[in-house]
Amino acid sequence: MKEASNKFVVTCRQCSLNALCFPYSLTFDEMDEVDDVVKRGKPLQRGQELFTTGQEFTSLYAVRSGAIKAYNIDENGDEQVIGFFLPGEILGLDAIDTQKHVSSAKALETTAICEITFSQVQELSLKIRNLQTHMYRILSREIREDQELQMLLGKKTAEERIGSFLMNLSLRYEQRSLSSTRFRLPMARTDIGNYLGLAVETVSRVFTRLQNSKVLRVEGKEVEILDRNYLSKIANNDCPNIQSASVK
Amino acid sequence: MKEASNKFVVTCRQCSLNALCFPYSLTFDEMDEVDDVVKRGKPLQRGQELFTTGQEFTSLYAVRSGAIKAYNIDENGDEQVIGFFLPGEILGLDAIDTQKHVSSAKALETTAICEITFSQVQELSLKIRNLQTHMYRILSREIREDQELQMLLGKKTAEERIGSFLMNLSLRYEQRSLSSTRFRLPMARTDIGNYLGLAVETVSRVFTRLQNSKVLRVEGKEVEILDRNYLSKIANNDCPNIQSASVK
DNA sequence: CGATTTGTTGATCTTACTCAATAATCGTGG
DNA sequence: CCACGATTATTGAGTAAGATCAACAAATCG
Repeated sequence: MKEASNKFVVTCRQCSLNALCFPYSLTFDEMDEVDDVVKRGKPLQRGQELFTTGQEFTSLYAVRSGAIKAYNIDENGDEQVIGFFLPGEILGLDAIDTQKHVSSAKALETTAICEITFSQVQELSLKIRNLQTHMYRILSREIREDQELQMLLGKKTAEERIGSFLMNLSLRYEQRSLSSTRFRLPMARTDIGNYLGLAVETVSRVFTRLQNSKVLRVEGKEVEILDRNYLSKIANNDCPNIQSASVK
Repeated sequence: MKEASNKFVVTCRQCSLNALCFPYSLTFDEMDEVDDVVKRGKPLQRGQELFTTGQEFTSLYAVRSGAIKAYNIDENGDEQVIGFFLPGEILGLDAIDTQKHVSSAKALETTAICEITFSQVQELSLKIRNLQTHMYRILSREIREDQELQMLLGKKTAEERIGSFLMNLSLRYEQRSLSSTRFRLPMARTDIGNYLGLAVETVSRVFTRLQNSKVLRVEGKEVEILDRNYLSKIANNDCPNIQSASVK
């Protein structure tokens, strides 16, 4: 059985390595225990929903490939983008408390997902001390990152917001060993604006401006960062320590 | 010994009841176990710091009485208010991941605090299943609330922000069985503005406007909500479920 | 390949910011 | 207890940054 599901275990270890276990250390045996309860679902197609607001919460999800947008619909019917999830990142943490999802999640492109039921996380994290520590850290990290976004939304100009957003993406890709200077934005301009509290038109204009001043090269959704220094300069204000957790 | 520290245990049970244990259920024995490791520190004077950015993280803190402001100083030396903590609320959750405080916390008035070292939380929550569940929920709840603030900062007008802020305070006081319509703002107008991404002057003007339209009665830091309906109407957009976790 | 969605650019308008002056409140020490 | 200076809050006038409206261009999709 172990043999038969080998490929599954290996790929999902990769997933938990990135999402559930990275950057903290579990033993291989512990990792196996986690991997055994991680399910790999069928990929989501672009536009397909992973869960919606109000739906019962049962599981946490880790993005394996692709990208997810988390959002809410307010009573005017307007969408409010809450965040984007890239490979290695975990969704659903905001629903643990209420046991109902308080946001919806939709694939921005074809996306592969790992699922782990939260009750299994609870069971395992009582047995595996490192996993409990790890979960606390993951949750804490999410809080810290949300607070950084709050600071951004509270204070910054349009250019600073876009700069921070791009630097943030750049760092996240870098962490996953992808290019930090050339990547594809998985989300629409509308989503970026919505997320950053800006009108679409403003997003467009700032992109154009940054392109003219040779900070970026933008071609549709493809972005190349030419002057990372400048971007980092307008982005900072926040992130006393972007480099996140030191291990242990 | 148990007798001698009785008063301590009782008052701190009250604290954990509100903060660490509310609204989920621990048995009385479990509560005793938690209470035994909760320390009640000396009260902070107005302006005194509980911890500062960069400082080593060891403990979570629960506000017993008074109010705490969490903030950051950016490299321009500007302050960025991240949040306010009222009686029964917990600070320090954002530092679990990095093991260093990523924000500073300062008393807005004379404030009594409970402290519990995080390593003790970790130990206890391996033994007490309900405490682990409770910690996950507290962390999750913080994430949800931060996301609600993000939505507020991303979209709303000055009036909507102030309205949401006041409704939020009102609900938090209500939860602690205090008046939801008449309370004292523990923070300065500057702090409110800073927190909501508004200039002080704008805060002042909105207060005046809301007072003129008979929605509020404002007298310095004392606020009375006259038209809670209107406030709730301009505040909503957010909070699919303000009433938080259902028990169990 | 045409239709629909998504992105860009321009012109105008609005909201909230900035600067400045005044008023009220707070805290301290005489 | 009151007077003083210092901080904090309010109000007004002018300005700027970004929103809105509108037209057009480009990309995506069946």
